Amino acid sequence: MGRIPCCEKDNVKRGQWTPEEDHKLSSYIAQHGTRNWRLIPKNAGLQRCGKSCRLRWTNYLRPDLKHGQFSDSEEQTIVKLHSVFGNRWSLIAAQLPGRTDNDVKNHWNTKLKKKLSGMGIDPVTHKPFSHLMAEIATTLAPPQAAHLAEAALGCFKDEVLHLLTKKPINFHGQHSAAALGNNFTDYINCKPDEKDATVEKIKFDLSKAMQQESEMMPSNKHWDSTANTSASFVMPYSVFPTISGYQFSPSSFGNKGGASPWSQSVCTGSTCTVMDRQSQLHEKLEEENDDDSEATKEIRNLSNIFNSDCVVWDLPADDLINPMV
DNA sequence: AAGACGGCCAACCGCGTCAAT
DNA sequence: AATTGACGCGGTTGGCCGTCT
Repeated sequence: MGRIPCCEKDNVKRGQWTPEEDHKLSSYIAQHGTRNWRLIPKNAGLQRCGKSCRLRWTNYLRPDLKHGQFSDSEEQTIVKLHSVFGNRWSLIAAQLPGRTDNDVKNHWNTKLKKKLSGMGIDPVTHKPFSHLMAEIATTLAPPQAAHLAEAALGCFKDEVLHLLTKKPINFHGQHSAAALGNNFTDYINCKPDEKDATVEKIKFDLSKAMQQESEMMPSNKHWDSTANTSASFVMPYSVFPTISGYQFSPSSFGNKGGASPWSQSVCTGSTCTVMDRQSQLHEKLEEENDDDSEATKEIRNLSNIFNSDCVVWDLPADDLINPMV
C-alpha cells in the first residue's frame, strides 16, 4: 500500500495555463497555502496535476518572483556560483532573490553560456579554451587530437584547430580559414554533399600537422600526461590574438561580433590571466576616456565583473545570501 | 509576402530521495 | 520491511515570436 495518486492522470489538462487558471490557483493558495499539492487542483477547481500546479506556482505565480531582465550583478553571481557548483540550479537560484532555478537555468542556457564562450572561456569548466586545448594537445596522441578537432568543427573549430596546428587565425575575416589553408572556407562554402570530403581533408591535414608537431616537441615531454608540462606548452598554444587588450570574438561564436562587452574576449591567452587582460583593458579604457558610449560603459563594467583568474571566480562567502550546504 | 531559422522561456519528463501507508 | 507516490531537481521539449532570406 502506497500513497494515493496525486491526480487522476486521464482527466488532467496540460499545456499553457490560462489567466483564469492562474487566478484560481493564486486565490486558493492565498487562502489555504501550499501544504498539499495533491489536493490543491481539486479544491481550487482546476483540471491540473498537482505537480503542474506546483510548477506553475513556484516558477511563475509566486508573488516574490522577479520577472524582468537579469541584472549584471545577478549574472555575475550566476557565473561565479556555476564555476563552483556546476548545474546545481536550485543552489544558485537560492542566492538570487526572486529568481527560480528554472529562470537561472534558462538564462544560463540561452545567454550566459554563449557569453562565456564568446570570451574564450569554456562554460563547463570555466577555464579558457586555450588552457583546455593545451592540456588536451599535450596528453592526446595526434590522431586523437585530430578526432577531437573534427568533433569541435561545429562550434569552436577555429580555436581547436589553431591550438592543434599553431597556425595563425584571421579572426577578422568572415571565416577563419588560415588555420589549415582554405579548408574551412572550403568547408563552409561547399555544397552539402562535398562536406564529407572536406572533413576528410581537414582530418588528414590535422593528422599531418600533429605529426609534424610531435617531431618538433622535446622527446622527454612527449604526450606525457603525468608530468607537469602544461605550463611549458601553454605559451606556444596561446590561442587568441590580442588587440589592445581585448578583441571581438570570431563569427563562429555566433554573437555576430557585436558591441556587447561579453562578446569581447578579455581572457585571451593561456599564460595570461584575466588580471593581466584587465590591466590592458583598463589601459584601453583610459585611452578611450572621452568615449562614454553605452558599449564603453559595458566594457568597463565587464572588467569589474571578471576580476579574477577565470578558472575559479572569486566569490567571497560573505556575498552568499543563503548558506551553501 | 512568406517561409525558414533561431532565440527564448514555460512546461513537461524522468530520475533520485524521502515519506506515508 | 516493502511498496508506492509526493516532492525536488536537472534535463529536455515545444510553441511563440522576432529576424532573416
